[in-house]
Amino acid sequence: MKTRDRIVETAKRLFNESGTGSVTTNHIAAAAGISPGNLYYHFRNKEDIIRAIFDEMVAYGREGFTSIAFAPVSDPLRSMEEIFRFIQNFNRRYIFFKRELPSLVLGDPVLKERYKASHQATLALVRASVDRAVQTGFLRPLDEEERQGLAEMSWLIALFWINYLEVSGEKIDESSLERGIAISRMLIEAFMGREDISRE
Amino acid sequence: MKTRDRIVETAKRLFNESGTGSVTTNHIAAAAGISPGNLYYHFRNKEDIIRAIFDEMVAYGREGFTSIAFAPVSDPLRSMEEIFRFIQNFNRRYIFFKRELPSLVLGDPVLKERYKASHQATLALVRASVDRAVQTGFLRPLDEEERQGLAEMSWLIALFWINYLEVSGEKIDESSLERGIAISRMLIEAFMGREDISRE
DNA sequence: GTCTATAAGCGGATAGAC
DNA sequence: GTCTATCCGCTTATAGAC
Repeated sequence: MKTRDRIVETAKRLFNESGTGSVTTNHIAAAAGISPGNLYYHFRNKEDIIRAIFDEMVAYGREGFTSIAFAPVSDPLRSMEEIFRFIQNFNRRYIFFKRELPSLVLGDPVLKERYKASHQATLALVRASVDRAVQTGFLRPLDEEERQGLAEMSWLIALFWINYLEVSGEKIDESSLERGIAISRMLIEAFMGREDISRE
Repeated sequence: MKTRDRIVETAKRLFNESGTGSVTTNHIAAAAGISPGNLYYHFRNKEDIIRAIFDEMVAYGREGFTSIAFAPVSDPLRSMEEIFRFIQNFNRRYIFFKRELPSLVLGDPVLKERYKASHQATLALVRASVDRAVQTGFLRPLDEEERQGLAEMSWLIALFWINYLEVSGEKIDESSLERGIAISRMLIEAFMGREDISRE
């Protein structure tokens, strides 16, 4: 494994454990088994390392997310669950980023722009997925505002569920993440067609 | 204004502007117009100041929230909007806390416990409000799991809407906060009674 | 590419005078 | 209660040898 990659991997692990604030470049170098000077040969500073992790994260996320989102859908509800499950594992993998996102983008304009772009791209995917579900009749007819609102709500819950668990003091494990999935399903079901009623 | 209070006020302002990470005790002392030594006479360290702000925040929130939540309700949907509006302004007022909450509770076990307690108390209020709405027939009949899920969804959106706006790169102003209210209303309406259907 | 050594600066925190 | 002075430790970042 190349030194540069080892720095990124090590930094990611340490950041997830203790947060970017308390992890120094010296800690990263020591944990990666290299000298501080060597670290600075590969990166200008800590911010630079964080950006590198971010870029890795975006690439990883785009790949996983689009491959699921564009797969042929037989059961939309199940498909939604799979996407949500992927996002939760994704968030866990880069949890320091989830924890510190507002602060990090606040302090780094470059990161802010990059994040904004990837955020909007993903939201557009969710929105497209909602539109498809309306067209196929899986969801009941929704106007423009409702479709956008549903997309944003789903996305918001997917994004922040792990933070919600953390600040609630709940453990982050299979069962608590499953609760998030159950809640998202509830949301979707509330906007599904009403055949059950119209048959009465 | 007492020195201690001026420290808390100044710290809150600086934290909201720049985050707790880049604001030092020296900055706070300078901005408050006192010496660093004096600051340390009133507080043991920065963590101690953050806890003081937190306690103020909890008191402010409890007061506002319960007074709205227990007011007589004529129009539940409007009442919900008011609560949401209060929470949004509350979040804006202590926005550094919203931004850094996961990190802060991660690094301070005392804060973690205090936050958890206030979080659960508030969630219980939301849950009670949902139960009332079901009993009065404003919401359609929902089972235990659905009521809990709806309470948590509403609470999650109220809590994280401002973070969602920030990481999206959207401005935080009246109109973007109003969008959050519209979305919450959409959520509630999706769980309302179905008189509109049953009349068909 | 990698190391050692170190400069430079800052933040946290305390001692002691007033 | 408040100030000045100061110390310690740590972090960032660079210079220069290998």
